[in-house]
Amino acid sequence: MARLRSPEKRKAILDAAVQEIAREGLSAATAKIAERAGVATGTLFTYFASKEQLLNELYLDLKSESYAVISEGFPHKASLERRAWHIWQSYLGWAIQFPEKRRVSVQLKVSDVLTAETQARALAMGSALEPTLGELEKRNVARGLPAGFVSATMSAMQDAVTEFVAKQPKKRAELIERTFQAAWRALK
Amino acid sequence: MARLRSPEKRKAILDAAVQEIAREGLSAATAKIAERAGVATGTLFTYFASKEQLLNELYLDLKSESYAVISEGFPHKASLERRAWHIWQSYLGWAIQFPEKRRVSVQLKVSDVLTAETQARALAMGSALEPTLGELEKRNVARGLPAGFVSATMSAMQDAVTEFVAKQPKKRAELIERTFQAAWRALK
Amino acid sequence: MARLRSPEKRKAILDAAVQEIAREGLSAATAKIAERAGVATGTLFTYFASKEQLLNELYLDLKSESYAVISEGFPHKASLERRAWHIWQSYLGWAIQFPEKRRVSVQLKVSDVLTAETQARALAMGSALEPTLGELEKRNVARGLPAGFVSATMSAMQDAVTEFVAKQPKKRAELIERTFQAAWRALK
Amino acid sequence: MARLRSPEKRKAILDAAVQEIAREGLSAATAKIAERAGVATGTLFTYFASKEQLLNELYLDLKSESYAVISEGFPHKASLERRAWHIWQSYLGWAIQFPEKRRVSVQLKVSDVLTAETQARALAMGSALEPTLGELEKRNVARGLPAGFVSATMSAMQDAVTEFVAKQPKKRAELIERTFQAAWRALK
DNA sequence: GATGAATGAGGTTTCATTCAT
DNA sequence: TATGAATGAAACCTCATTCAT
Repeated sequence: MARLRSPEKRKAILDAAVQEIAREGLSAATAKIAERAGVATGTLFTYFASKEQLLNELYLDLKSESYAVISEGFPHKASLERRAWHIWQSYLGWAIQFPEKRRVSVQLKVSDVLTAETQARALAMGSALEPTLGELEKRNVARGLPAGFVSATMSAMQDAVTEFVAKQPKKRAELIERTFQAAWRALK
Repeated sequence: MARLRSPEKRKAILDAAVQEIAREGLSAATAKIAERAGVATGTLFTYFASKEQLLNELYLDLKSESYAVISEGFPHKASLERRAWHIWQSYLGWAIQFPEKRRVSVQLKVSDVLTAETQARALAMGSALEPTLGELEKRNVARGLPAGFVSATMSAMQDAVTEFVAKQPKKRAELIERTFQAAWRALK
Repeated sequence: MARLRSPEKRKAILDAAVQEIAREGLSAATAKIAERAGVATGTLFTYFASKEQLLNELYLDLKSESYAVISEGFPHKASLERRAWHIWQSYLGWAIQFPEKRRVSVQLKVSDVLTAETQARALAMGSALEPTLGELEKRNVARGLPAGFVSATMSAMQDAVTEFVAKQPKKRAELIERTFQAAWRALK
Repeated sequence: MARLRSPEKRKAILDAAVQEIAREGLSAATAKIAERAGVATGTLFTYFASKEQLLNELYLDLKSESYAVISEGFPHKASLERRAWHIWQSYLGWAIQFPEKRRVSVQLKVSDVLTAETQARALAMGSALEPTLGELEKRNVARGLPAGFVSATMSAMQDAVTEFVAKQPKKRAELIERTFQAAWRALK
């Protein structure tokens, strides 16, 4: 597998995978993904050695994308609460804008196709947020909560929020704010 | 009279399904499930019309089991906090004792095999907890949080907790308690 | 398999087989036939040793029934044409009244489930018509047509007629008569 | 470019289907058909979306083939009797030369796998014979016989003839001729 | 005799992956 | 590199038949 000619094709395949998996679940057929991406079945395997690999790379891509959104305009010097709020609100913005992406991301996380390496790399991607999360963690560790619990809880609550915003899109802004307050009460 | 359909066999199939799905994901083969349950491939289909139905009934069974655990010894007349604590601690007890069951339950919930009816019935099962959750909801609705958000959040946080307890079983009791305090801060 | 208690049950199974095969083809499931007959799956096999046997007996029953209809009121002493006409008209009456029976009979004949013995016995049943058909055959054999061709042709033409009457039930009487005239021209 | 779907392989599958169905009936296994055709089980499904479709296309192919035989050297300008004779004799030639093909064709026709569209298309294929059959029909319609009865009768009689020629191959030529005379008497 | 759950071989179809073109 | 036909293991499910009750 030499350097790939066309990053566009790779992107097209990953995008198609999201759509197809959102529709059909993780058992979506590679042939259908390829078709939706506008490439031949065989071509998919020149970009990804196997379906498993495709799924792993897809997960990293989705994580990377959501982290990129959070990183954009991140107020590194603001107060802890302001920074936490930024994370909360920008992640939810992404999750609400691309419901299929979030849904597929969750499905992949819960499934058993993600290798240990993939999980480690996904974790590492969050390093930009580390100072913020680190500070929060520290306070909570002091309270007897385990390291990592903050992210896990935020993430879990965000999933819940996303579900609700999908049902009441008009209350979007309000929901994001009120739920942040709840999360903040829990973790600050 | 011929042999009667035995509840034991049904149970054996559901148990086998949990194990097999925990190991292989939702694409676990019906033949393997049957084998593990000690019945013939065809027998599985006299108890469940299709794999999809097996999965739906499995989900309801798991939900039913976890609700039964919560209901046991529920302190109907205690304070709201005491009641919330009972739910928190008894559910986590179940989730930690049967990690595969919880894992499979989550996988099913996130997947797309659950019919609308199954989801509705699962929801209805929680009615015993209603007074407690209802009280909590009311307070939170007043704050602009949507109805159902309490359960969703608790459930999401519990998933996070379970993950951590699995990694540090010795801190089990402490983790359950501290995380409850966090959840309580968020939702009371 | 001792003497069977209930000829009614046997009849019910055969009737159910006709309906089910008319609907589903020869691959109709024995379980469905039993269900439609109002007996248990196992019971079917106390009346017929195997599905193949059920099918063979069904064929003989259908033949027997249609021959019985023809034999009723057969004008043994009438002219050859009158006798041929009786056969033509009474058989078509049955075929039109019970389209499923005729259809299933045809399907069985064309299939490969009928044993040599069954075919021989079906042929033997027609013995009552022998004098009439024999006379017709004789004339035709003299013309270089093979023995048996008369029955085969009549039967083939009757199948065609039945099809057409089904589509134009109002012209029933006229069609039966005109087609007899055509058949008679061919074979007299 | 990848390999192109080869008409030879399609043909091989259809041929194999004829042999296998002649032997086993319509329940012949697709796997066996594929094996006999010298392709993998899966390959069959790249040429035919389902067994049902295979069966429908097979029927059309068989009809097409027999019509092609009839069309070859058709004496468009000869007398009605000469043209009818051509149809009679060339069809029977084909049916006798390929008994399995005829047998399978009949089984398909009687079965319930043929879609309405397939039946319509099969009918449309006979359009080349229309002038001839049309003339015959006209005469018979005048006599009160329904349109389409001529073809149906000829077809039904031909099936009977084929059966007899199979048993007495030596009398082939004579049987074909004598039976034509009988048919002609009936329909002219 | 009647019942219907149990059996497991066998059916059709899907699908990740390969490879000739 | 791109293509998509070819592959065949493996999936889900059916069903004739058996047999405990």
